[in-house]
Amino acid sequence: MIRLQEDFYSKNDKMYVATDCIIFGFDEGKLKLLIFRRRVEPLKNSWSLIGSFVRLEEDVDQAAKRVLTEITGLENVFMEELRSYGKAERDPGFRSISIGQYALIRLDEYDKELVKKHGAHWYEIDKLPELVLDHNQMVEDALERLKRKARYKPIGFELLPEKFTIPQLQQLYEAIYQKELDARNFRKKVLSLNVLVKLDEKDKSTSRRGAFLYKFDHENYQELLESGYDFKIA
Amino acid sequence: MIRLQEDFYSKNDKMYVATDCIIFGFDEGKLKLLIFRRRVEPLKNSWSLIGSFVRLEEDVDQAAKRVLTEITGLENVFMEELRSYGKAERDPGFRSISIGQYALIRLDEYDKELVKKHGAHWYEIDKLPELVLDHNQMVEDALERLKRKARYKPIGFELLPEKFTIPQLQQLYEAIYQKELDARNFRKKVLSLNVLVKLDEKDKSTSRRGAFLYKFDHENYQELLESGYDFKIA
DNA sequence: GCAAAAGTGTTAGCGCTACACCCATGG
DNA sequence: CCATGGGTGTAGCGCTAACACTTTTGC
Repeated sequence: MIRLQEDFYSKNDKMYVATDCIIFGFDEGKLKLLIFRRRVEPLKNSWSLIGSFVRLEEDVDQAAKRVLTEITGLENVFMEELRSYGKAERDPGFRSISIGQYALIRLDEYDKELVKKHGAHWYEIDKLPELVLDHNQMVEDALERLKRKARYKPIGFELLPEKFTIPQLQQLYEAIYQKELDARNFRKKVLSLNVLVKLDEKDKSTSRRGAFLYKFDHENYQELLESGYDFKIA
Repeated sequence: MIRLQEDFYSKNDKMYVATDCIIFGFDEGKLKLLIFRRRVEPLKNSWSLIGSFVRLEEDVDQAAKRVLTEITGLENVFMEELRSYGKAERDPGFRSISIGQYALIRLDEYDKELVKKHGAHWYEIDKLPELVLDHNQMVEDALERLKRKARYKPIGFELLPEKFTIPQLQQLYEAIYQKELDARNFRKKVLSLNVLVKLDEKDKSTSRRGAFLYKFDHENYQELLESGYDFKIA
């Protein structure tokens, strides 16, 4: 881009702007988080979220996407800003602020080799180790946001494979809300929303009988939105 | 604070971090916004939100509070982070990101002289002029947030005087939601929450009969929260 | 034939919405 | 006495939550 020649603001302070990704996944009925060992001083080798400094020529959300792609090989992932972390003393290296971004990824799609190469690991959300700086706070905030948001927006589906069963979906919501749900009421509710398409296929991996697979119907969801929102799960 | 001697991150880019305040008020049955004429180049004299660069030694939210106090004379105002604005090309002066913060203030409390001295003006929310940079977007986002949040948290009360009448409260919610509400249902709902204290005083400024004044009951609200949240207005 | 998960309906209670009239008072 | 805004009750509907049994099938 073209910059004005003079830096009008030069009497003010500059600092580093970082972005950190809170990456959620869902596997074995558990919510999981992708963290890794920090590769730079200070606090080298401590557990940390995955992040990067924002470069002068890139948007903040571009920076977050760049990092996510580097580590998982995925593009077009659901990612949304959580909030900023701007305490003056948050980083012992030098004054920096970080924009937390949370991402939801499908555990059957990411590049496992790439993740391993970066020293990243999946941890169950309630068994996380201590993370550097304010990263545990970021995780806590992200989890709270996920809980609230999953209730009114169909973001939960971002954590499931394209095809999923109703019991899987219920397990996911139970993991997010951290409470058990009634199977009959849950099924009734999600089906009544009219945003699931039943497929002619069954998943037999968890029972002899097998459970029908469904897909999320993006078109019907758009229609639902346009006719005055009403989405709500559990 | 004590900084490490070496700047570990020095191969990365630094930039300006600003914070901009979206300041709401409520008067004459209308939602209003406090804006002013920008005093620095570039875009000097254009309409703008009130903001500041964040200094190396201050927290981002401290910076926002500093600005708010400078302009209104108020402390302890409700203020909350909206989100960050981090597009690479958002500021023609130099690369900067801004953290938007929205604030709710009582129009009977702020320092009118101070506001005038800073060249600030109250505008009705739906009659705003064009603002610099991405500030119109910030206002739009803040209004959306206010609409959503006022429904589940008692933040609306931050816009009213300490003592207010039910019809005033209703007017406020009508201004926020931009739709009319039924007076009987509204009264029933807010009183059923058990977070209002009826006073032995009437406000006679808007009718011959006068309307009873109420206060928000912070203690009862805390109890309500602790016994499993349930707050919801309209 | 049995174990284990998938799938299916009904009822009661609660909260929301819609709706029309009397009350108090100052002028 | 009248104009103006303040204040009150009820009935119907839809959503939610609670709850138990039958179906399928691989072993």
